[in-house]
Amino acid sequence: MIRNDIAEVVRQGIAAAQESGSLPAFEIPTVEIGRPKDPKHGDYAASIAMQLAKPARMAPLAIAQAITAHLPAHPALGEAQVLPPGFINFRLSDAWLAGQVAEIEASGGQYGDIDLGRGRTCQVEFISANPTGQLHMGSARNAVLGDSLGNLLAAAGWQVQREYYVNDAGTQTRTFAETVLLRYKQALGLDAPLDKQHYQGADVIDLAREIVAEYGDRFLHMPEEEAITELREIGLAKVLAGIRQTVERLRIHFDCWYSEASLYEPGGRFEHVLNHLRNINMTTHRDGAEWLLTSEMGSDRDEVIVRSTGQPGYYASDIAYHYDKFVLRGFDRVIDVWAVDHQNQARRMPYLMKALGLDPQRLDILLYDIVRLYRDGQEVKLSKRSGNVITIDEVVDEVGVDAVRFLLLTRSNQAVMDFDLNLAVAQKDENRAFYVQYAHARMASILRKAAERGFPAARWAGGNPDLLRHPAELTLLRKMADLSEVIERAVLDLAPHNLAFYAQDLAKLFHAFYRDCRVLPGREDDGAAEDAAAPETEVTAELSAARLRLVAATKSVFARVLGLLGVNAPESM
RNA sequence: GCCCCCAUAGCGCAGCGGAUAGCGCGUCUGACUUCGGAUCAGAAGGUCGCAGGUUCGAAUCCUGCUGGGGGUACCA
Repeated sequence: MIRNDIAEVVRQGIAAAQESGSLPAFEIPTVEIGRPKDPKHGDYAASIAMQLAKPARMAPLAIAQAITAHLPAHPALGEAQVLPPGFINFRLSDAWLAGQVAEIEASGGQYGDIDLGRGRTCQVEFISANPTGQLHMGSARNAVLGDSLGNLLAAAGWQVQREYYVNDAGTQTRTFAETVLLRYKQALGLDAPLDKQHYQGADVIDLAREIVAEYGDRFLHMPEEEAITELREIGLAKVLAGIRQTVERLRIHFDCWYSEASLYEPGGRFEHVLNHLRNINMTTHRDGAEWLLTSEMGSDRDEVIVRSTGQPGYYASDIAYHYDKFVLRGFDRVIDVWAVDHQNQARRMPYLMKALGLDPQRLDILLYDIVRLYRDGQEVKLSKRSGNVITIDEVVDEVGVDAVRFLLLTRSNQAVMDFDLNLAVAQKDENRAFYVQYAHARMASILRKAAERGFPAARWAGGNPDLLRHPAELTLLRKMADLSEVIERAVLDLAPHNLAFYAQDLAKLFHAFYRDCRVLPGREDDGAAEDAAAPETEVTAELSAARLRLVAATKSVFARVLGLLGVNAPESM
């Protein structure tokens, strides 16, 4: 990453200045390189001179000048500029920027990739919604965040595994199974009213009808408990199949669907972990329950691991599941994607990790805020149990996968997201995804047109990128050179939205290039105005070839960025 | 009560302790005989919730306050 190069150049400059006596001796702090907002200030800036004023006991401006006089040369950089109150500004050289065209071509579609992960494994666990109903819009944000984060981690050198944790244990599935049985009876014409706690949604009615069609009335002729047990399996499997379809529609692929219930099988992971914790004296008995001694790990309280009823406590699954992830499966790192209503649970996870003898740093929780749905200005409250649900499928039917994915990535994780289901409003926002895709389609169109006019890739592939010196060309190249920094930011902050905003910026710069720089030779030049500020109307064959290479390179960067977002990069629209 | 998050242009939102705080929508004015007008250019629009503090420098960090959202069980 060029920014790291610059930091090193500055560090060497300081050291050299110290050696020559221009700067006094002091320990050189980490050199931070920033990005000036004003292009007049160059591409990168070091503010180190201001920070050194105190240790060096010199005026910042004098320090900056001393450093600058001793900077080693770097092929990507022009001459550094010192500006008050003490900034050292760097500008990327035009030649280096033009050289990025070849870099992009040579990257094999991986331009911007970095190596933070260094091949280590990282599991991203996301969605993990209860399999007691279709995926609704509340899970959509989770789905898109987790998947895009997975893409970004892979681009950052991590070996990524995507996992869906199927919550098929506990009271929710029991309630669900009871609901299935009641609806099943109703489907067979019996009077079987639902209680308040049961799932009121119509999807269970359909489910029950399916079961009647497949299995007939056999569940009426067995003890109720037995029927519930069987219907639980059948119902969960059917719901899960539907969830898998929705997930596929969102273009998400899970490497593993992990069953919570499997933790509790006899001799399973839960027993294993519980025994382990007992052996290391991390549990104690109190008030008839068995507690995990997280207070000894710095928590303000212990957590129940086995309730006085003998049932596993709330955190039992988390304990066994994360033990499985880190110890048994050996992931170097795990990221759980959770909605903000799990914040308390998230805060307790580090203590669970410590109790398990694991480094809490290996676990990150990506907490994101809720999606609030509106229709005609009124908030629509979602609740699976009340049956008031807006499914992902419904919304995808209306606005499409690309718009849904893109839109959900245009907010920072902590921001509450208002999603208006009114089609007119949705289309306005949907436009943001189209805007970026349009840029890609336009590039594809230019390349097609070039071939149609007898200028196929074979004829421009040898074009000379050094001819790219127009400000619009260089600005576009500058932005593309930023990609690795954007990926780094997104990965370090677990914040994929950075990439969505980057995509829009890049699209804007491409459109500006398109406006200012003619790529293909005009059909004919009938002597248009020679206003220097006006867009070019004529272009030489050599320049055209260079620009076609730039367009093709830009197109591949767009495809990369859209791919990381999980959005299609269309050849035409 | 205690804890977490949020507050930036009319609306929706970006903004990594740096230089003149940005983007989209909306509003107003412009741009198609030539590569896709689903586009582009320009204009108007701001006490960055309030008050202190730290710093050479604060929308950004700290404290307090106001307003909004969420969390605080042997439940999931």
